[in-house]
Amino acid sequence: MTQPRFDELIHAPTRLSIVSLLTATDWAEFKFLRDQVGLTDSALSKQLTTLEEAGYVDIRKSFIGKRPRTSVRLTPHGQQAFAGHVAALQQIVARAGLAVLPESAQT
Amino acid sequence: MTQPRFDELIHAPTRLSIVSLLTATDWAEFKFLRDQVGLTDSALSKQLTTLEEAGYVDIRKSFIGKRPRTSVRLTPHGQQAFAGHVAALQQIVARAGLAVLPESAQT
DNA sequence: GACAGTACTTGCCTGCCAGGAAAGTATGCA
DNA sequence: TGCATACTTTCCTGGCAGGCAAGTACTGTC
Repeated sequence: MTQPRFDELIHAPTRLSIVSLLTATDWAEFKFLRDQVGLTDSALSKQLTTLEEAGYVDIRKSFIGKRPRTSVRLTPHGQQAFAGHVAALQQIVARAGLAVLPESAQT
Repeated sequence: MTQPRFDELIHAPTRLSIVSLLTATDWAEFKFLRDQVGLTDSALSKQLTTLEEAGYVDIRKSFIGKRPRTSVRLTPHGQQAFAGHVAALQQIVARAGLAVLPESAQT
């Protein structure tokens, strides 16, 4: 079972979407990620470096024919961190959940 | 039903914890919040102002005897925003969920 | 009346971090 | 040689968060 652990690195909106995309795609390509999260090349490159330094992703540089291609996937460590973060969020929601009934919850 | 809507204002860690506390407490006192989220008075005051300006909280200043006391609660709008944000997070997790099996998900 | 305390609020400053633009790197192709 | 692809790195800017300290308003004490 994954213990809840709020992960600031993953929590940041752009990285959250990157990581959640990666959990669903195994190896994902640079351009695919860039288009999905709507970042420039440079911004995505930096975020991936950040994630790599945290040990959350593997970055694979391969060649398709003669052109370089960068692919990314979560490491097991990254998967755990994501799962832990999700668990932390669920805990927050659970703690709050009692009152989350928008239209009807007025006192 | 609450439509998913990622809310950057609520997403920020400190405000997320403030808002989630508020969903569970109706009126909450300043000091209670301050201690729960571990902020200084000034930092909390500013966050509450931010939330108030967004229309997410009501701030009530009452007097207990002769001493002022500030209490806060979510507005319906704030409740909706929180619920919408939670729904957005759930969507992200659902999209990702397929592969969130840390130890066993290696290809 | 002066001073201290409570309960915040506001102003000032600092530090971090994100993202864009642009230049750099490496390689291939015309 | 020059242009294109596929990123990476550098530089810069802007925003935002939080701490500290001063301000405000009122009370309580001596």
